[in-house]
Amino acid sequence: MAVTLADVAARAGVSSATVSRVLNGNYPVAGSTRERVRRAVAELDYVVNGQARALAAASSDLVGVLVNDVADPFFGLIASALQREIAAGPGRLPGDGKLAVVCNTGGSPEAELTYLTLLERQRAAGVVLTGGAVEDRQHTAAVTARLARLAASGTRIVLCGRPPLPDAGAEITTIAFDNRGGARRLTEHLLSLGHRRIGCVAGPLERSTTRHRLEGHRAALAAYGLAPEVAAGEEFRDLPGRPVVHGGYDRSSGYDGALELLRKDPAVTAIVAANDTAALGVCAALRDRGLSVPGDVSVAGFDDLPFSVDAAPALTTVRIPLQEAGARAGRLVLGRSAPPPGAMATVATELMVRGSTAPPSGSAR
Amino acid sequence: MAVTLADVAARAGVSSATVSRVLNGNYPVAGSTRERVRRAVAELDYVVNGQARALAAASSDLVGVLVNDVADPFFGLIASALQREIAAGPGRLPGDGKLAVVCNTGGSPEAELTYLTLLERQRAAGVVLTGGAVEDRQHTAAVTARLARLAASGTRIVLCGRPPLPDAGAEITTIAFDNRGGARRLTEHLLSLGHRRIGCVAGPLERSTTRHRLEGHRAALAAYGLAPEVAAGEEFRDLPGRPVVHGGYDRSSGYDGALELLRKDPAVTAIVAANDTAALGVCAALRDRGLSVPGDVSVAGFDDLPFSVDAAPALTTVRIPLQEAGARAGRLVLGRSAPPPGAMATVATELMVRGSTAPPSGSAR
DNA sequence: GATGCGGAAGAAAGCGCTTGCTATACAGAT
DNA sequence: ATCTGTATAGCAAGCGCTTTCTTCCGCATC
Repeated sequence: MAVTLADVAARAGVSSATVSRVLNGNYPVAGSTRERVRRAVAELDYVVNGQARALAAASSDLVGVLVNDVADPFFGLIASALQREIAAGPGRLPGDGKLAVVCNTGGSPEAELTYLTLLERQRAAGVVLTGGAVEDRQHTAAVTARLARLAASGTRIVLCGRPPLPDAGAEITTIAFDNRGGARRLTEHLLSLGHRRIGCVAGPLERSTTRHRLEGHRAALAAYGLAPEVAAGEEFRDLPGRPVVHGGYDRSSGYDGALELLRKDPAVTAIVAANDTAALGVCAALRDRGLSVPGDVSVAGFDDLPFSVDAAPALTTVRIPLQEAGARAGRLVLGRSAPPPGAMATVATELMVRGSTAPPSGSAR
Repeated sequence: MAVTLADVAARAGVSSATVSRVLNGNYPVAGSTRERVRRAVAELDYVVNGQARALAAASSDLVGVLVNDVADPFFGLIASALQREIAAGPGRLPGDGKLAVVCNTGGSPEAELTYLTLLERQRAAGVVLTGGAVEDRQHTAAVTARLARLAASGTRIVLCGRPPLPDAGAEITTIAFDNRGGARRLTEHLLSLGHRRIGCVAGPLERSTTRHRLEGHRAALAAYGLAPEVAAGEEFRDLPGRPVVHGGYDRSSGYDGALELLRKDPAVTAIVAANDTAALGVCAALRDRGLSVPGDVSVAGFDDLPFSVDAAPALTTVRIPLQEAGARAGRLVLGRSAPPPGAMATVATELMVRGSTAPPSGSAR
């Protein structure tokens, strides 16, 4: 049915080996022959069979991208930039370049492992894991083992927005986000405005991103002498006046979390949310409670997602250069750019002060 | 290096054919043999080579998804639901199920064709084209031809959010969005509020989505006797008091478009934007001009993207069930659900009235 | 005019799997 | 005791490409 190399070869009056060589351009072929083959390819509308090629050459045109949910702008931005980067061939020739296989894990460890198997099955050229890692000893070990295997078989691995995996060998490159630093500067900003009762609607438990942002938050508080310094790894103390609740990175978690926070401490003057999406939920909850932002309560997000600047009021947040990170991950996963020293780069985050934060009102409520 | 079927066969003391049969479960194998093979697979951590399988079985685990930009929530929502749907195997068994290859075309016809070639190369099991089509005779013909070829070679094709391709044979299923109806109801809503000077920051020219939304808009105006009925296919008349400008689906296009609109007719009392993202830009521009929404100018979006409800003020818009559509496209592209009659379904859109639209203020500005 | 050499093309052996066909074995039927 | 039928398992031929090794040809070299 389909046109094969042999058909093209017959038409051009050469062997299939020669056609293959013309197509790949990795072996000298006389100019006239090349022309003849080219013409035959065009006339027959020949399209190579990628699977056959991959099998024979032990190569692959696929790069896997694991995300929590590609509909979440955080991941969408990374995935989009990554896809664009790898699609552009080395010589910017269209038709070279790899295809991105996007996998929604929903944050589930099992799904993560399942997709890694599926990508191993496809003998993917590379795999990029994005977003925070689930911090579970067993799961981390399982993922590390799978990644080590993949790496050993030639698949390039890049972690984007998650902490490095020390036990997996040096083959794994990491692009980490400075969540801790960003969170710290964010909370410092609130403290410097005069806030002291700062609530926290944090992300899911056992997530590296959650932990890092919380650590930054705590460090800022500690620097102001507001909370005892707690040894690393220890549970964050849920202090009166600085309550912490956990939820997801979605709007409704923010909404529910804000209500719970208000129950724990009705006098909070500021709330830092898990991310911008959750922050929108926080704002909505406050509005529904008749509290104004930032008049009664200041609210801060994280990530600086595109919609944040248009929220009401515009969200104070921490910007992460997600697209740059995604593009860089793409270059790294193809080996198109050299890995950073130590196989790990940390991308800086930037505090974006906007309308949703202001000094606390001195008045009682 | 890698473990192959033959290795497993040797370990289990059977032929590779038997191993293949156990793995695929499509041929009777004695229970004891099956057990032995299963054990060997587990002990060797065997993962089948998808490319070899695909080549031999003339099958594929890949489904292509063409989007403008997966970072755009409109496409992200569709792609996400689609991916989730196809990843779940027929028997909900993980490990069955297909992988989604996401391709950002950026709305470029050439990119669209390039990706179709790449997907043909991979012998994709299916391809889903999402979002409005570029309405160019030549390009439509080229795409139609390519899709017909793909369909002929067994690749299932689904169009999601774009008009059907009549000349491509019946193999192509279409899920169309009722953009026209939605736009019409939206403009009717504005008219019924009393608006008569309604500006339009429309999407890109030559895009089916843009055309349909504009047609709905125009139909509503015509029904109010506000614009002459214009024959289909004719250019939309840019009437004084009802100016139309074109741009992209992004925020800055909305911003610039709004400014241009105000230049054309400083007295507009309402603006309908190309979509919600552009609407945010429109609101920002109005704000920067010192105009309040909806006090001075009402603004409406389209799509009901997740952030729209949290905008300031909440956007009146037209809801498209993007996730449902994406999931349905996933089912259709795998042949898991039967195509609708006529190979075409239109999904209804719903007017969402929120705070960004209100009756025009009687006062002069 | 025999020899050697480099450039260009072909023959053919896989890559790792699926699957049609064949072979074997044992049960029941004749 | 022979024949037929029904399970299982194996053989081997591909699937469409890449790539090594060989062959072939023309030309400069001695």
